[in-house]
Amino acid sequence: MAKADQARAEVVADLAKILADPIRVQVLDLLRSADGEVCQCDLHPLFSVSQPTLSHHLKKLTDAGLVAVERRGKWAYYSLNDEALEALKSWLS
Amino acid sequence: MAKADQARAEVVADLAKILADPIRVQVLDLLRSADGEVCQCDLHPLFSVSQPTLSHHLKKLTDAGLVAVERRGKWAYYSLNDEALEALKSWLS
DNA sequence: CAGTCGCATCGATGGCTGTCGATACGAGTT
DNA sequence: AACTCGTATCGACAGCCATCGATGCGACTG
Repeated sequence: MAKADQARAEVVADLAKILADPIRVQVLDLLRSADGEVCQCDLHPLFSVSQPTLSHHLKKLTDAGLVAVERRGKWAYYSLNDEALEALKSWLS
Repeated sequence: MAKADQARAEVVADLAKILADPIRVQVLDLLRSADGEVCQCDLHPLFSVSQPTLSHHLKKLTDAGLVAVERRGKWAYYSLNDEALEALKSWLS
């Protein structure tokens, strides 16, 4: 097994780890259908978790580069970054 | 958010959970390139984990339906089941 | 039938992670 | 300046999970 394959497997596994929570998958779903920026305050009422928990998930998504965040005033607007999932997509093919 | 979307998100998350370990991803890689049955005894030397650990990962993969196992004599032969990843593939598109 | 080989299971353990309440922080508002 | 609002961070906790050595089990071998 080549080193490159191991490295690629780690990248795939790391991406999968981000998707390994239904809340994060649903957040991505919502951002995808919103097709633009969504405020965390709009996201929160859609889930039955506390605000810190949702914030925690959003941080994981942004740290992984799956979503981008822009803070304006008191609000934080999240948007999708499609490219970040390319490695997983190509591995699946 | 519709109930169906939540259910789909859970399915995607569960699949991602299986892929959230580099060893399991590499096993799938190997089975894919082998294009047929592979004995666990051939798999084991390729990884730097103990035999019980590899057995544990293979069980997870079979329980999730990603691979099939056929035991003949003392040996266990594993093969890929492509269809099992369809839900994840379609979600990514 | 005793021994060996491949694999599965068990019990234990350490680390990671999702969750929460409490709290801090920055930006508007009054 | 005091207050409110949206969000982030902290500390704690419980549950899950990857890992291991030891051991059990079934199938072949001598």
